[in-house]
Amino acid sequence: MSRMIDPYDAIPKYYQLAAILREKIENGDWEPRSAIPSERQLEVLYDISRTTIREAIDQLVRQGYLYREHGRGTFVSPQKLQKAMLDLTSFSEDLLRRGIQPGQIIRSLEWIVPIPKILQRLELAPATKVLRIERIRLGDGVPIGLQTSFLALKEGQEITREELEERGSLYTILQEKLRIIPSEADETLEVTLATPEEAALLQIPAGAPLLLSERVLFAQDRRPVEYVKILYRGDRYRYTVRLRR
Amino acid sequence: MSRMIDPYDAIPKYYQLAAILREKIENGDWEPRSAIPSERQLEVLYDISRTTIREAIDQLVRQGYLYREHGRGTFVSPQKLQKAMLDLTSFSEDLLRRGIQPGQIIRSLEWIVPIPKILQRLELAPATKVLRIERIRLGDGVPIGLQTSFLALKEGQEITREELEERGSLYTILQEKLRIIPSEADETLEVTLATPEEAALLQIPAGAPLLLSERVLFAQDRRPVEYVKILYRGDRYRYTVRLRR
DNA sequence: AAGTGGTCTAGACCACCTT
DNA sequence: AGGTGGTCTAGACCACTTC
Repeated sequence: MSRMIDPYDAIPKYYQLAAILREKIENGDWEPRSAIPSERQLEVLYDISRTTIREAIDQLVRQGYLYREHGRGTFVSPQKLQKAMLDLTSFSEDLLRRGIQPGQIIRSLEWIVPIPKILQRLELAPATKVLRIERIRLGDGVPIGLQTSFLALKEGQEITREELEERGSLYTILQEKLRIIPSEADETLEVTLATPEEAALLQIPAGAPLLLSERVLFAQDRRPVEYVKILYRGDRYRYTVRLRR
Repeated sequence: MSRMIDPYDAIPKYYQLAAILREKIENGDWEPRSAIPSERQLEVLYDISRTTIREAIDQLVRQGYLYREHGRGTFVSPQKLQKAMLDLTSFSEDLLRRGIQPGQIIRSLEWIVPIPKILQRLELAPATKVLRIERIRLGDGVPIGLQTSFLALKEGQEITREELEERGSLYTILQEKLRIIPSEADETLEVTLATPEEAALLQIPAGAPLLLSERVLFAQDRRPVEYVKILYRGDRYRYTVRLRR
């Protein structure tokens, strides 16, 4: 028997169990499409009540590791590669997942009053100041996108150029320094053509096609935190999502 | 008091309760960011055990209607409009949600052996036949996309031109006739330029920028069902997603 | 008939927040 | 101290699938 559950651990049992099961799936201990032990069997194996076992399995079903069939059993999803693909990712996470080294050039970082459209998306009163960060995003050293973020921060919350240069990822700073946990985002994508300035920054010809992404990021309590606009080079970027019903 | 729970109903109690709470939220009976009754209060109000109540609330939290704060309470999400935005949608659903009348011109519908790349994405053996459907998609009568679907159907499963013309939506036929329930999809988006043929079909100039979407659709048991490629007119289409952590 | 997942109960104790 | 959500138990009965 592999790892067991520690009832005195501060980590919830359903979470410990989910981790154990996930490991078995990722290790390939269980074949894709094969049945895992039934809930009653797991009760005995791990000395946990069925409710708790179901909570662990629910989690893995939602994450796409398992699927259930009523009256038949619970089965391993054929996951292929990519496994733990997160849905909402930062630019840096996104590139790292594809094996590309993320980089950035910070063009500006200052408090400004943005245009009304952006204040509205951030649910802020007119003339409120927000932190604007303009960056050129690099993949393996080559420019692939122009990113402009507008952050709705509270009094006393601050992000400095040094922090951003050091950490690289805005999401890391939001979470670890400001305790703002991104939980959801609305994103739109469309096609545009590069203006001469954009073309120069991205090192492409003017008029080249770009992928324009606009995203509003929400914290756990659904407060909008960030409005971010990214212009991607059409020839070097492909956007991927996993959609669920 | 509004609707109550019917314990003899075949519909599960947690589901009935979720429907009641969702209705109150959508009606605006509860203000955004205000606390709903505590779980112990709901136990008394609806004569349901707390476990069942938590299951109903869990569902609404996942759907974005409510959020919890440990030690404080459960609160209504400021939902604004758009409410029940589904993540995985068919072309028709997608347009209807935006208030646009979907339409289609079926250019062809036949069984063919597709290129190896597509067989691979559908996890089929070499030389397997699939059903290819080529359509021009219309929004309020105007062409906005060229769609080519490749369907991995089992022996005896068939979709006819008449059905598709009548129902309009492929997803409806999959669900209601073939009992295949779409549950997840992987999608990639990128920018391309229109070839002369594509330009003619979409009634735009050759070389105009297009949004190219490729999607693999999976059923509940993670079997790939459809590979679909859509070319959208860059000037008439905007892609939107809601992302979650 | 036996085994599986789906729903539900009536408790319990803990961690966290407010007063 | 008292209320809230978070975790957990040891049962129960039902619906569905397989033999």
